[in-house]
Amino acid sequence: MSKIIVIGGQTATGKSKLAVELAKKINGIIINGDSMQVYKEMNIGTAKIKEEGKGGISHYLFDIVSVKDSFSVAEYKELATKKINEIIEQKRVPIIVGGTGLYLRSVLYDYDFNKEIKNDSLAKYGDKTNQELYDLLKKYDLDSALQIHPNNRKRVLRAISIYESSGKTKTYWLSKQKHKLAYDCLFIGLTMDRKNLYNSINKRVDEMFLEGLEAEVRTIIKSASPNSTCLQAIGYKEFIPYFSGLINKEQLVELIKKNTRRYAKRQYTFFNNQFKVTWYDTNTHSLTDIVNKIIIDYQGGKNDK
RNA sequence: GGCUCGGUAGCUCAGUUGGUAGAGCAAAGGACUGAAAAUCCUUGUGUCGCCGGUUCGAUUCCGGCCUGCGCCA
Repeated sequence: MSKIIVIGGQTATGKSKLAVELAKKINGIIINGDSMQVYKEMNIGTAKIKEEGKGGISHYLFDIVSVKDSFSVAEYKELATKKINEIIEQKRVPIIVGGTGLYLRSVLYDYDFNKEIKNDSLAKYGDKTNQELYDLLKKYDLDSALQIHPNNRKRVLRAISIYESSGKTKTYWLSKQKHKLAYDCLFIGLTMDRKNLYNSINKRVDEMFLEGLEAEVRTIIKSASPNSTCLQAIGYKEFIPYFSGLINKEQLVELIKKNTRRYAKRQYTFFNNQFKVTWYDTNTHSLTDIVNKIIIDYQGGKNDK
């Protein structure tokens, strides 16, 4: 089995840069693993790597859709899987880098985004309470219901719609999967201690404003369709109350920083508990140091979970 | 200097007719299979400003002190 490298972890810790340095050393090719960097119009707010930062390394699955389009894990998994297999065929090393845990998991495991399953019968339940929906799900698929909290309306609705569109339960579809890694993966997680991480986040948000975040967001809000997933991105959605005068500039900046900090926390939880990660603190280790350590691991044993 | 109202969790404040306290926000931890930068769950011990007094017992009542806002000089 060919080995692929996954670089995940917290935002603002230097994932993109590490990926480039590593790729240079091991003939790697980079694949995006971030749910927002797929949008070509979103650059500053997603901290997307700039052309001059790429160091001649190929970067795939960045800028592949417009803010006018809808996009989700299902499309991502299909594209990423294809790309990984191509790269492996070329005898090169795929390096997936990004902070979206679900996207990474969906490609690395045999998640099944079956065409039979649709997600578009949800509108009819708009006026139901959470409890009513939950009771309905209990009738359809008790096992799933027991694993979803009644207040988690989004997940309850999805499980309902799986059953209603395919005639089979979510539990059934999950039972068809192997729940094993599809590739031999080396998981790298980047982090920093809380204090430094928060400093890094705050600094980066300030820089985004200096680079012209506000203008970028204005353009995107104009062209994005109202239900586009891109409008839930941190650093973008917070502008909506700002543009309508509900909060001032200072509050806007603080809100973005706060949401980013919380996001970084969730990222740590996800990576640490869903993957067998080797963590590196990018505040106490130099980039070359980390690259060298990864190469030793890469050439050494396997890293399955 | 005088008067008034305050000083309780990191912040804003409730509250205890005397039996050592609780909300919101912040924060921390967790879940995660077609919105995932999304969505959801869990977690509240703090010299109740300081020193005395009354009391079996004071954060609560009384006195003094410190301190903040406001008003008056």
